[in-house]
Amino acid sequence: MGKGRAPCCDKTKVKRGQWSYDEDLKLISFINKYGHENWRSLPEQAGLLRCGKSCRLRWINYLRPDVKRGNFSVDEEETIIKLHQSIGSKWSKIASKLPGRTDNEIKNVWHTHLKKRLSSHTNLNADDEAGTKDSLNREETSQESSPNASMSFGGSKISSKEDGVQIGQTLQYLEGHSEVTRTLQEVDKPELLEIPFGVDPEIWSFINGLDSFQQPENSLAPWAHQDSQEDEVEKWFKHLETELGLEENDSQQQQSIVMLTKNHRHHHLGELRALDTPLTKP
DNA sequence: AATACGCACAACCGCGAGATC
DNA sequence: TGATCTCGCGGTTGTGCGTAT
Repeated sequence: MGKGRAPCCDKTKVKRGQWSYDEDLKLISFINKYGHENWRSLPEQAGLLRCGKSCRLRWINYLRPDVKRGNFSVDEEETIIKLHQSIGSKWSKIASKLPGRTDNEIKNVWHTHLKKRLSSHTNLNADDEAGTKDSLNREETSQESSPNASMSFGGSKISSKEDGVQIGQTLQYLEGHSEVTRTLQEVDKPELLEIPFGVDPEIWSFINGLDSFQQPENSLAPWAHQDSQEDEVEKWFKHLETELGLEENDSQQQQSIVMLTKNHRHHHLGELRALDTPLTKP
């Protein structure tokens, strides 16, 4: 390569740091519509002031629909330890053995938990039990304390009541963002070639699988009391479409919203909690 | 109540490899 | 064939939050 590395982007012209709600929405909407054939050009096409690498990382580590969030199970931790012993810090290889987990996430877990545990095993000659207990304790605690524990698009674990509540809360959050419609329109660029991007059926199985979608008595979303849970979800979408001006039946945009809804639970929980204005019934 | 500290995790950075021109 | 581009990887940093003092 010889002449030195050209910077991947002009760092004075790109935004850095935490991703905003609006940026996530743009990225998800764009990728849903057009895919991600070229990360370098994607930010410009999607109207994002971000480096392509940053977009890629955000998508892979956080926004991708099949990314599994929440604490690692004991099995997963054991797998990481074993694989690390055999192949070393090949995080992407290890990640490939753990569906839904990203290399970045595994790397973080390794550095924050597993490495310490292993070194304490070595130094203190601790038995296996300690580590197992540690994992179990963390799992137990996480189920109580972590708001997004056990959350997964990948098709399995969906947390219970709180998800339903949070969907309501997230809707409030969305309602507070009038630019949502504009954002969706911005990424709907007719000049771009449409790339087929199938709707992941698991998204809809997730929606249909919201078997604990219940509102508490003092719910922030009183309109959500319905005869059946499916109806609740259906009406939630209808309401969302109405609020966002998406009257037409655009399943891809629905998918984007669902993805964003879930993904932003964690990061914008603080904002969601801050919202205490009751919804108006549609 | 205020401050310091440690932890967890998202995001950034630089590099290597493969693809393309 | 070599220069350039793009992607993906692994290491590191920055920041927010919870806990201890």
